[in-house]
Amino acid sequence: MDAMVDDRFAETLESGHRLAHEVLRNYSFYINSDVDQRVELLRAAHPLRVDDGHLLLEAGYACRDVVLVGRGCIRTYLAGESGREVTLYYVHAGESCPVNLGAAMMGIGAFADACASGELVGATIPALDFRAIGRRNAAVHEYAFSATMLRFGEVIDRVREITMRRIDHRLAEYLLRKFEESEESPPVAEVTQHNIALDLGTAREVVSRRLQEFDSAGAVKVRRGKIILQDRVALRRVIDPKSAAR
Amino acid sequence: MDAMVDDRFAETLESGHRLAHEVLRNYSFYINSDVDQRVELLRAAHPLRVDDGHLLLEAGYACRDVVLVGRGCIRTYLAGESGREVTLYYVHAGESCPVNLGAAMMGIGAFADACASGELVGATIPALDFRAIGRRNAAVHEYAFSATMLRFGEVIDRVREITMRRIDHRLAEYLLRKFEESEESPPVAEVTQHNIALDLGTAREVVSRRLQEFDSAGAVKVRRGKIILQDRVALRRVIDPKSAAR
DNA sequence: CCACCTAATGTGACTATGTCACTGGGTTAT
DNA sequence: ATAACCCAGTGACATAGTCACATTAGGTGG
Repeated sequence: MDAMVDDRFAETLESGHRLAHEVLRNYSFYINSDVDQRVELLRAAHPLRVDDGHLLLEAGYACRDVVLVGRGCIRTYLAGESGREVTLYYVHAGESCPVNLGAAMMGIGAFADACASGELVGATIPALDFRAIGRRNAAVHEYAFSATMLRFGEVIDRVREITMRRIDHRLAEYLLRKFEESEESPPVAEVTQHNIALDLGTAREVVSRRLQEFDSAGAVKVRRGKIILQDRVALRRVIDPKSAAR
Repeated sequence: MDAMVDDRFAETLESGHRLAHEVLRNYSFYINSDVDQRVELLRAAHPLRVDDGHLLLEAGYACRDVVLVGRGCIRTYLAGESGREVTLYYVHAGESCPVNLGAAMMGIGAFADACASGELVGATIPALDFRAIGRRNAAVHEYAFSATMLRFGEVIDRVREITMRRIDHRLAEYLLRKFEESEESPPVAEVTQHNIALDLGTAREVVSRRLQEFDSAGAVKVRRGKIILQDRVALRRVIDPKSAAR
């Protein structure tokens, strides 16, 4: 279904379904479905809008809906009783969270926690409906499988980082990625040290100390709630002392 | 297909296929397939027999076959350049390794390494054949999805252990599990400290020191290549100082 | 049976990371 | 303004991983 046909399709929808359409159009299985299958998905979907931090999954607890993301993102993480956390991955528009899929579709407890990271707009589809649809729609289970597999790879990469790499390397890489997303110049990463620690699975104090090193090396400036890039090459040098150029 | 019919089915097979049948009968998707689908699977299967330590998957490299386990097991792990390793999971008869499935079916590089742990007898099915079969056989892709999802949960549990739990707790738990498998009395875990370290993702020296603690606490006796259980309750107390009983 | 070899284990010193308790500066709500 | 919080910095300590060796238990060939 090409873009023009897609637009005409959208015009035929009543307002409730149009909202769901806006979310679902981010998903390949929806784009690759024919009109009947789309309508089936739209009918099953319920709008979702929650605030930052809203808990969507809790480790060990079942979950009756599949969540689809339209705007904002979901953070899936492990939480220890001490308050420490490790982020497993972020789920953006058009992506899905296998912990959610697994809990919903297999009726088992979630493997991890998940919450909205920022305001989240999306849709939910009751697990039973999603399963039923998936049985008839190859695009849906193809999607579920490959999405799960790709996240699997992401999580394994996370294990590799946690067990094999030094915290300063991981922090430098984390910052470089944040700076890429920044539109300012010099680039700014607007994130608290506490949140960095949660993402990396370390302690805030550790982040504080490593950042100070980076600061005194002239790589960044550390400010309240943000880090400002000063010298990208110096930061790269943390990760790889030799070929820091690019 | 019940057991008697199953036996009659096996008798109809030529010897090459009978070997594959012995392996495949461990798998639910095979058991749940009809005769035509079974024959299709058998025809695609090639016998596999490799020695302990044989490398089956290498991180980053593609892989053209799906491996099925009949006897022995596969260890999937991450390897660092320093020689340190972390075991992600073991794959036993009737199970499968999503890292293998993913690499084979999605044509991407493997996320991790995998090797035979002990002598391995099984079968391989070329990825292309497996995919083609899966498209027509619901039991196959159902299996691939749920197997992947369950391992996903296992790997996430591994992340939780690595990041949230003390090494002595993890070691005690590891030993208790090994002792469960032992048939001797007192139970004996026949494993080197080096291999324990690879499984837990720590250093051999750390294992050595923690074991000495357990030994002087009277929980176990440490011997060359094996650990002998002395006091199960004492070992449980390492994990949970209070309710060590059961 | 003994000499020798090797894998397995033990050890000390050191580095890296995580924990705990507390300080102090800034922000925000009342 | 002031209390209550959030954010960051700090020292002391605990835990875990690294490195370089020493020691020892078993196996093997003579």
